[in-house]
Amino acid sequence: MAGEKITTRAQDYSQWYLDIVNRAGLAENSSVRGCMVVKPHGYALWERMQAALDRMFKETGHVNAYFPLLIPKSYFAKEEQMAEGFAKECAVVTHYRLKSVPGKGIEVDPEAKLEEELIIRPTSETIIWNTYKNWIQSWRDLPLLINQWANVLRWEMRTRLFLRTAEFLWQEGHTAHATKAEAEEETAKMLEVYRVFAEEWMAMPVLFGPKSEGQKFPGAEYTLCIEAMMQDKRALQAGTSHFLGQNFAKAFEVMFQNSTGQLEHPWATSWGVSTRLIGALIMTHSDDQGLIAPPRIAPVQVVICALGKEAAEREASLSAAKQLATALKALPREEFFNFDTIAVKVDEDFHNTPGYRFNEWELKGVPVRVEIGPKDVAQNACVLARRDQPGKEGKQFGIPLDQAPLRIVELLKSIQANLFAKAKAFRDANTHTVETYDDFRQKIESPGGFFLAHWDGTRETEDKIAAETKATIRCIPKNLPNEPGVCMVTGRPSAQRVVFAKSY
RNA sequence: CGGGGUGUAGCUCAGCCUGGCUAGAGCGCUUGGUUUGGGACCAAGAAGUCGCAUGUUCGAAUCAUGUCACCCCGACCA
Repeated sequence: MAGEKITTRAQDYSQWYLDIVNRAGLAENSSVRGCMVVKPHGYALWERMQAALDRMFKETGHVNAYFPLLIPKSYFAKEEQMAEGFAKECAVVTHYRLKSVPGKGIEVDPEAKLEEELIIRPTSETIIWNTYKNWIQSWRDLPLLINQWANVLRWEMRTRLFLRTAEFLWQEGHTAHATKAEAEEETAKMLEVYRVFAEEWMAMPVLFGPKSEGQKFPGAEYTLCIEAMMQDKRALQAGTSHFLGQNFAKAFEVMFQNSTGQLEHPWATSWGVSTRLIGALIMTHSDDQGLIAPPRIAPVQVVICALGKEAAEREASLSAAKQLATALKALPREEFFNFDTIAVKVDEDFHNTPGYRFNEWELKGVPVRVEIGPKDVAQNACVLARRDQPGKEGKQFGIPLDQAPLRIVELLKSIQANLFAKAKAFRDANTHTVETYDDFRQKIESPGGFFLAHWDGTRETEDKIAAETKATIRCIPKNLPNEPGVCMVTGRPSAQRVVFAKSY
């Protein structure tokens, strides 16, 4: 509520991001290091994402369950790559009781030391596969398609609200399959769910494909990802889907009897997206006036501002506003809105000036604002303002009230499409093809962006490039032109171009 | 974890270098009034353990040491 304008992107990009998080009321830092408080408007964004994703998971045959927050240390150690990958960021529970010490306050009771230490989940593969051991006996138990919505904790050194916090919210899918082919198909299918969600719901264009060896999930055979470009041209990993092979089945001795009576290890996948998506949403669409939420994700899709000076004017505006809200809510539910009614809010805050109220709603990212004042009431009309075109340019005047509901729905759809098109045009304009390492090294600094380059497929070359340029391989894209060539660094053969970028 | 910076009212900050009476401003908040189509105005008012701890001193927001948190840059990072 304080102050007026937020920092512009040109002035200071990361301050702009923090200003939006703050002024749009999305989240704040808590008194606990690295852990954020997600505020109502930020949480509402997450709920919209959850609703759309959960529906998609159910449609692809998955069910939800819940597994414990605490994992015995020994489970965690069973899968070597994973233990190694996460060891440095695990919080450990060592005691189960406090005691009051006169004069010193509350202390950990040394008598209450746990026999086996517990770690707070950084991800749940181990506890889940330890459980699957009891659930899977026959090929008839497969596939097992489970998802959980949960919090996880990774002790990050440096945190940024939503993008990297110690505790965050996510969903993690964990599936078990009878055959390798089926598990691989699942891995690809869920990546596709994420792609559709990112592009059609969040209006965020993504590249997709496998990660390089060096960037994959610890414990996975390979990792598929969706990767988006933020407005500062840096890459953000927005979702991952892992083919885990039989690694966890072997580590936890999970076996099933196939239809010919033989014992086999099942094949596994896991896949997740997190509250990081809220950061992605902000940095994909927002502008110097504040947040821009794509209509399908916006917690408030339409705000109707009733305006007026005299009590009678206010009453008339408010009454028209409420009628319009009712008409909007009465529209048939449709897929575009995830079969919800349109989320409408009537703003009757007459204490603040119209300008103040318009700016506040723009800060919060509401896609469509309707203004109804005395001039509109007089002609039984209203003004429509679209958030993706701030100021007067984005306004349509004199829309008859009886036509407004359908015009608003059209507008929401148009904004959704426009945001995607804008973001895609930006990404495409900042995606470059480079042939030589010299050219790459120069252009990664300026102008920056995504670079399509040939790479020999080795870890050494990848590490060398990362060390020298700070750019990493974001993904080996499956939705971009694909041709063989020679590695820009070593000159060795390369099957296809990969995407290099600086990333979050 | 390394380098740098900052912690004073809900927010942004001044005061600190050079210690001194009762700690200030703007915004926000409360009350009353006037206002209202792109961030209104007047008046009155409430609000601060000066991040925390210890030390130096007759006296500490101010000096010293420690500690915690946050921000920026690195390192690290499904």
